[in-house]
Amino acid sequence: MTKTDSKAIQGLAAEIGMKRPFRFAFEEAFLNVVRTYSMLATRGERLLKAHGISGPQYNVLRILRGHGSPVSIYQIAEEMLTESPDMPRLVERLGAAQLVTKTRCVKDRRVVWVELTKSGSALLKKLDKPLLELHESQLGHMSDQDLNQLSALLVRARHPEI
Amino acid sequence: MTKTDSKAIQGLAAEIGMKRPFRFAFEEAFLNVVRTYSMLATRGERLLKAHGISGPQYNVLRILRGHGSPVSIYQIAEEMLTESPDMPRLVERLGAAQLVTKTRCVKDRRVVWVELTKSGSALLKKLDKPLLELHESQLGHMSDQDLNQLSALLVRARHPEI
DNA sequence: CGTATTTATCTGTTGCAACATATATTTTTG
DNA sequence: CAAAAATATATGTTGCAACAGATAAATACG
Repeated sequence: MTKTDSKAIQGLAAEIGMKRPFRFAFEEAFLNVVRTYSMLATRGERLLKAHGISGPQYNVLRILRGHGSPVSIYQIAEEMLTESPDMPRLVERLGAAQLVTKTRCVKDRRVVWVELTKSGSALLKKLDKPLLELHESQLGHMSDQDLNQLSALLVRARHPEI
Repeated sequence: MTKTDSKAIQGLAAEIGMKRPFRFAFEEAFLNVVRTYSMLATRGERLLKAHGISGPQYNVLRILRGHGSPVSIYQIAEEMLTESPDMPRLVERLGAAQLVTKTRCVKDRRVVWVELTKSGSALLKKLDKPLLELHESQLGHMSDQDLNQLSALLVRARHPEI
């Protein structure tokens, strides 16, 4: 048989040079998540790096801003978008860059309170617009209905119980 | 105002402790992609690491198996699911682990042909079932229809022109 | 009230990732 | 055919990520 497969190779399979379609829908969905993440995140990481911070570091700063008050290292680790087993050192580096301060809690001396500095807030503020514009340039071609549906499907993908 | 916001905090916003809903659907979709990627990929990476390889290294081995014949380092980099600017060293490490061989092309001496060894093929074969089972355990609770719709939306997210 | 357990953070080590830059070979161009 | 451009890979350096294990403080338990 020299004829090509009757089922056309398209979507992800075509992008990464696959020779045959996927056997299982969950395989294809998994790889689509990975590839989409990679394509969307790469440009954001570069934007952040141009301002001297990494993606996880930006995530920490966002968490601190969201709370508006000191947050423990442990709590920060809980709220991270991507889990990061090295939070003490991550916070340490943000401290060295003068973006956060660390204060040992007096009531429970195991705990360290982390707080944004003025320059940390200023950096976040400076990044807000370019990041929002980047995301819009990457996903703004889709309708809100499609985006909401995508979000809903991803939430369900993460939660087998729902 | 001490009353809580009328719009309930749910989905991703609740997972990462956000205090208010997202303003833009594309922001929420972006963060959902990141978080879903993180949750799905972490366990796969651990499974691979237990067998001595990283995610990108596994990706290279898969590409080589897909072709069934030698592939240049450049071509491998092209087909990677997540881009990786350090392909020569990545392949070098796979060579050190006896999973691939490198051969300098005689017709074009810039090119290096990379090929799976027997032990590379054997490792892939050993990983097939556990990885498929892992993916099924992570996404098997969704119907094929939902998974296909998720894939379709992710493909469109990556391709503004479509 | 002392011991065990849990909680929260810290430290040591290893290896990979990312970026820039360099080298070698082939192709293009005038 | 020589010089310039493009292509394919290699290397130097820096810093972060991941895992294991250690430490210190608070809580639970008999």
